[in-house]
Amino acid sequence: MESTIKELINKALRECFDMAEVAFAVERPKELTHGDYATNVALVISKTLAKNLNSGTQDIAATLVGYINDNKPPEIADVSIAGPGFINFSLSKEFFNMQLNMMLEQKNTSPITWEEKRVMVEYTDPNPFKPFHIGHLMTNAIGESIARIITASGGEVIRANYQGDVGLHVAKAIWGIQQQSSWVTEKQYAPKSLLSKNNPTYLAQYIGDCYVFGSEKYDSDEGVKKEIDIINKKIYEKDDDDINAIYVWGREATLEAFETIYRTLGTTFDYYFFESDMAIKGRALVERFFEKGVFVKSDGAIVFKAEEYNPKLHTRVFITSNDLPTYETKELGLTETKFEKETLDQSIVITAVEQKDYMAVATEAMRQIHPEYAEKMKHITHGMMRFAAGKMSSRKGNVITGESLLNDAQVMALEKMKERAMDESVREGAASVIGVAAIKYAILRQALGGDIIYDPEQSVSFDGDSGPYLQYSTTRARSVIAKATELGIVASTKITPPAIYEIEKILCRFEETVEHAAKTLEPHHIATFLIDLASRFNSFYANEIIADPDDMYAPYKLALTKAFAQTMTNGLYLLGISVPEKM
RNA sequence: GCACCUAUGGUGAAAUGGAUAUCACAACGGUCUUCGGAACCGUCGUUUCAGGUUCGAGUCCUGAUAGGUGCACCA
Repeated sequence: MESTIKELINKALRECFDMAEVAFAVERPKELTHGDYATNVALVISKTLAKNLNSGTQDIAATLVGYINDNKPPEIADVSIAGPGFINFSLSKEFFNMQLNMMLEQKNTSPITWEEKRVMVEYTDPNPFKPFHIGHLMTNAIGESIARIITASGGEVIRANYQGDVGLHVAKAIWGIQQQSSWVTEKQYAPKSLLSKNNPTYLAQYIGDCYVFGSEKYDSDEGVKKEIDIINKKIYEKDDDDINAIYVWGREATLEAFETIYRTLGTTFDYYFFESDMAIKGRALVERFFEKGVFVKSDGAIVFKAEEYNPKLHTRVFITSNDLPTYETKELGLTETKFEKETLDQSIVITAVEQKDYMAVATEAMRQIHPEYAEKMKHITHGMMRFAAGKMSSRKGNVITGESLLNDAQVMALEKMKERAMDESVREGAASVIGVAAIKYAILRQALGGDIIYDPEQSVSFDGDSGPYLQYSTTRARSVIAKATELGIVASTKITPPAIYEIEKILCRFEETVEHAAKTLEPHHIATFLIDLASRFNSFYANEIIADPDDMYAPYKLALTKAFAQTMTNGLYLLGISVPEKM
């Protein structure tokens, strides 16, 4: 439709003013009262035309509107001038009727942004031996949504998860386990509620606490620091049986706990990459390109001087003076692995913003090694989840684990549903899905980049701008559909009410909202759209009786309700949120 | 110190350079309790400061102020 209008305006410009090749915009006005499309053509050309024609913006707009009115296609019902000279287009009832029919038949306009593109999306990236904290929850929610949006826009997505199974943090955890320290073993790991009764995260929590203990001692005790550094070296060398045994046991236990969380969150991965493998590959790359002069020795370490290629970057260590590969080196190995395993048009990595500079340096190093890969690397960063006081960190004690956050939200949902008559298993299933929605929506409703202030009160509150509000609106719509069907009403667009409802105008914008989100890789556009859509439906619902067999417009209203429920379900899916049958 | 990011009602957020800056929470007042009230309607109140570009700036540029992140052997 947008291109139709553009063509029409271009024709008008040629006919009325003998102009061609003018850059102007045809956009969706924010206010529905400003029509379905609007253009700033008159404002854009008035400066050059006004002198010659001795007329103002309003006159120019009037001339164009006159021409358009005489030549407009049937989809356009009305054209008018508004404000400082905008031309607003209102589409006809027939147009919306047709759109509604297409939605009911599930015919989507073809997505284009990622068509025929193969994209790997790496996200979540928790580390074995460390707690799965709410930062991982955040990365996961964003990554899953971006993956789904790219798929909806025609792309083929390969999901990857990169987990740090070697490194200093592992040494700290193993040292902590070796101590069997009383403060760790005496801690209670009893499940907090029924929801976590069969949750196998018990061991992971124990190991996480051992890690925190080891980490604190590492910073405060020189002797312990030395012991842990030795363990770190031994992990890479794999020649100490005791350490190997703890390592294998701890790695499996934490990975299994992560799988439990992934199931709750609705994520599956095609590839699991591990730092232990990437370290070997990365080291080989660094050594090869050390000989070519890309990497140099400095203070006993092997470094990459990124500032020589880009003044905004800085030097980073790739192989330590202890001869251990750093995260940077592993990143090189990881990137090469990704491109060797899959033919990719784009490789996207999602992490917290703290990794930004580090990733820029790693990418610059990659540009010297495989420039064709570096071209396709894209790093998307997000802000951090914060407490009211201070930053989330699993290195310190003040960590909120992903499990506990999910658990709190689910308990809250259960509490809200206790009045509803339904089976216990159904209730618990719904509570789980609602809790996930509360957290995911809190993360995805705002633009990436900014921090999210984690407020337990607000995050589990289900009022207004929240995931559960969206789910509730959808289940309520489904419930009316069931009621109407029971009454023998069949959805149809044959008999149309005299006015066009706002809800149908908004529904038509779903596809373009998805494309916008796909282009910018910003899920929050969809979240914003869904809130607007849901609140308009709730208005519609409050003002109109849908399931009324005596109402000649009931089939039309039912059709709208069906389209709404379908669109909400699709939109929520793109946010990684599913809708419970009942709630 | 250098680099990057951020600054929008009391609070949390939205807004491809467009029109009267949108939404939620909170507060206050109502609907109604008849298709599921986790609802609906109304009132209140906002672009950090100083310049600049533009027909038009929350958005772009310059400077200031405030906050955040990163800056070599952690990941």
